[in-house]
Amino acid sequence: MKTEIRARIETGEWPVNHRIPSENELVDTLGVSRMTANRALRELANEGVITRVQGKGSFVAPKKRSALALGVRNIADEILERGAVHRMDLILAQAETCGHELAAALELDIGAQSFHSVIVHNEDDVPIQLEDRFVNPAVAPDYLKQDFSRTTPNAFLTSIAPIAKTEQFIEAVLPQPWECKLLAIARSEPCILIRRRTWSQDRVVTAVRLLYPGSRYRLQSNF
Amino acid sequence: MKTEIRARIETGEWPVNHRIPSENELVDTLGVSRMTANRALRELANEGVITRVQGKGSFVAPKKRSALALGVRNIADEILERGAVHRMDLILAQAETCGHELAAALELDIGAQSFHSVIVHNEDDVPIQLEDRFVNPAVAPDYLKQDFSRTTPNAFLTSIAPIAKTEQFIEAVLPQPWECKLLAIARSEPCILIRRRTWSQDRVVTAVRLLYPGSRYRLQSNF
DNA sequence: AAGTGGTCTAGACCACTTA
DNA sequence: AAGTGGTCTAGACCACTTC
Repeated sequence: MKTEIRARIETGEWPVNHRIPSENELVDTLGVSRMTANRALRELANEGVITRVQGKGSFVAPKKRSALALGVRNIADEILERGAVHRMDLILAQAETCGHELAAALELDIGAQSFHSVIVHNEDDVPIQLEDRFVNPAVAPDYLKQDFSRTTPNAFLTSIAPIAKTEQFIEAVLPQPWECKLLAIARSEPCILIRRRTWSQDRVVTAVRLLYPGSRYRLQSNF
Repeated sequence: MKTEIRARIETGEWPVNHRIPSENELVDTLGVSRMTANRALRELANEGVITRVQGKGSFVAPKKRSALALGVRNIADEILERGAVHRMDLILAQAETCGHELAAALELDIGAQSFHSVIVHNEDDVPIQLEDRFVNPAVAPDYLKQDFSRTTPNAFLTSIAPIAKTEQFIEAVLPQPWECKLLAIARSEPCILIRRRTWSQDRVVTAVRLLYPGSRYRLQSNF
């Protein structure tokens, strides 16, 4: 119900400022009760997908501008722009069963399958990002078949599933022992940790932890 | 209804991890229907105020301390929005002579005067941000006369000089000994460091270092 | 078995907008 | 006056957790 409306908006079937069927119309056409239609539209409004005006109707909201310097960038592009050489070391790529936390992060059922990849990104042979990623198989069934020495997970995923929403947290943490090994840093070196989830058409595409050594990387945003 | 529950949580009447009355209990005690109680709890869960587990119950969630990574926000507003108490401790406020680096940062001449303030921002008496700020006297000649127990530097500066441009770097660092003391953290605790400069009408208004303990604060950006 | 949250239906009253 | 969203009640079935 809610996802059907969102799909119509993301596919462009209902363009910006298009008038969305009223709650009563949705009751008739979709065969749901008004409370259900109301809840769906109310939640879409809270997410900023639509705007609602009492007495007038509901309308597709203009897309939020996004991705300043802190947006979702491909680390490979970043490195190449600096004129350096980018190399990926594939540490792990396998299917795994969702535990409690992972299931919640990917919005899947506990016990469902997920794809797990761990990759170290090097800039001029210096480890600069540890990418620990879980992928929703329903969105990217061929994920594990990719050649991760050539295509970044980011590039592959954005090519098959346009990003509709991003949730991102930035923290400062101390690395775990195994992370220190992979990044070739000391245990006492503070790191930037970015935890990011991306959605496409109301499904979680991927949940990723990006770990950067504090001495080798910083985030920049100018506006 | 929703606000009553939120009030009980914010006043500490229901502490973290406290079990919240079930939907049916709220129906009886507050005299609302179950749909209303359900909606209130569902929305509080979406806001991260409570967590819900099917079959078990609803519980007060640990306080989130996160902020938008994009854009310059006033730490005081952030804290107040979370329903906490904001307090500033003024550590230092004086005029200083620009050295080489500072002159470059403020785009002033070496030997020119600048204003320097150091403030610890507390959320519910917990130090959460160390603000080490230099201000261009040409833009804010009255800066040192402000009452920094009432108005934040951010609020004062934005009121007299609208921000035209911002440059911002985000890093992970280990704190200096004197910073550890002011923030009441261990030397090994990684911190988020934001270095920010803002311009108004082509002049640098201020250059500021914002240091957040990694365990108490994270940046958030959704788009 | 009893209690919990997750979800839905059917019906109602209100405030607001448009005509 | 008719249609819109805003909100609420009352009742129901389901999946899950705990005892």
